[in-house]
Amino acid sequence: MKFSKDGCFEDLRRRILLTDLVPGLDLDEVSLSKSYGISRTPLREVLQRLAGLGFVEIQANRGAKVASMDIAAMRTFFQTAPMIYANIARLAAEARTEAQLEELRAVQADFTHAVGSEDPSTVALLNHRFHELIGEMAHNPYLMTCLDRLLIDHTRLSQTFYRPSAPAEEALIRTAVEHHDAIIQAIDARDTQAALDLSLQHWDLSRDRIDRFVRPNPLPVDVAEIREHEDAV
Amino acid sequence: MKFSKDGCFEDLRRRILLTDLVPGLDLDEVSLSKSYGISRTPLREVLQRLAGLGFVEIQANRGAKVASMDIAAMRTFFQTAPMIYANIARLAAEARTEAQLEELRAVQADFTHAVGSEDPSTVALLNHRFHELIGEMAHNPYLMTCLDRLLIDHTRLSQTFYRPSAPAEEALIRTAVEHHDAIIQAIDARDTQAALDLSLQHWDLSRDRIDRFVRPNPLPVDVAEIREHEDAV
DNA sequence: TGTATTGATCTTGTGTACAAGATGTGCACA
DNA sequence: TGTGCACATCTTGTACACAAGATCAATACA
Repeated sequence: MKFSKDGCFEDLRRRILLTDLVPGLDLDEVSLSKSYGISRTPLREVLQRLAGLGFVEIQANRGAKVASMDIAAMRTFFQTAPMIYANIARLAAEARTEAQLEELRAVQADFTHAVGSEDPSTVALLNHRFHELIGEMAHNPYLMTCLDRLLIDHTRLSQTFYRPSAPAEEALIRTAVEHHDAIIQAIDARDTQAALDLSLQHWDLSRDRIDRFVRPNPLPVDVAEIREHEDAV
Repeated sequence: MKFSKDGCFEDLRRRILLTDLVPGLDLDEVSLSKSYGISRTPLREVLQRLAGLGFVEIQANRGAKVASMDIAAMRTFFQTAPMIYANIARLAAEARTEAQLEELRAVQADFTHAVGSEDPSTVALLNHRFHELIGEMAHNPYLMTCLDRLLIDHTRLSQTFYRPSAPAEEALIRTAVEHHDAIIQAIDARDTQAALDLSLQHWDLSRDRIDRFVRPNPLPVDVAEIREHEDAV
């Protein structure tokens, strides 16, 4: 397959976010450069860039691997995300431009549509883009680097714990769509407090979704109880 | 001069932090690779790594330049730093290991010594290392990327506004040494609240130092007043 | 005099060959 | 059978040559 350097970058980024390339996976320079139709030199630059953004980790003389995600990292993630998300939302409401708002609305329209068509990959990537855009609005390069890394793991975690079959899942994602709309409104109105509160609410939703998967409701003790639990998990 | 790749990385990092390479400066690959005695390929990798950490910015087809620092960036810096520093300090007090504490004490010893010997570059780099170590203690990779970038600009700003001649300056830096000692104690005692408070106090000191330089006391209106103002700035 | 275009020159980007380091396997020897 | 060493092989790192893009100057033309 013939790719440009940027195309290769985008594709690797995408595959890492969608956990098509799973955390910890070793990346072989030769096979990657062959499959993308570019030579090793530019491929290595792509890997360096991805490393700089936290998508991959480079170990001297041992090549690159997809950024790992262990229990400790997850803990830190849950500890840090709300603070950063909330502050980003607040700053975004202050500093956003009209052009950025337009772009955010466009992404949200695509997102809403994708939720309907049930293409989980597209949903995940557009959700990612939505939150990344809010980060850009905040106009704070320091927090942005932090947000970028949080979003990488957030999107990967969501992928890991996504089961399109569950009806509860669908309800949650529809709530997420509503949250996004409300956040757009708050940012549009430059309502910093609302933006902050809504982002925390949105975070809780996301956290609960993952939490419920990690700690599912216990199986019913009694067979007779099963019918009452069929929507749970 | 013959350098290893890592040596080149360290030297460029150092020169950027000390504003020997000023913000915005264009970096020429050929002359750099010659002066470090490595070829362009590894030099480019060094520049990519530096770009990933925020030391330089890479523009497609136009090479790398030292990360710029304009008024907008400074505003964002002052807005963001206290929040991150305070949270890092709190987490460091929670998560630090004995080995890290030992290293921090060692750096503080060197720092104290350097302050006495009045070598501004060494002082700046050891101060940088001190705060970086506290970041490592916090054990939070998300906040760490943010801290790293804040520290880059912090060290560069301090360099810009450093005048070893001013007696007021000396007093401030001696206070900074005391702050560091107190912070070490708080982290040692796992006293999260104290660590947080002290780091904010330390931040105020640093902010005032820069602030006083940016907005110096106005010159005396009357010649007769000059004697009273000679220590001011 | 001002502006656009062409070409010379300089800088960055890519491909490839080779060097150096890491890994794995088979054999010798206890 | 187990351990260690040497060699083969595979992967990553470096150098260099060439390609492609950017910059700048000189010239032609309005």
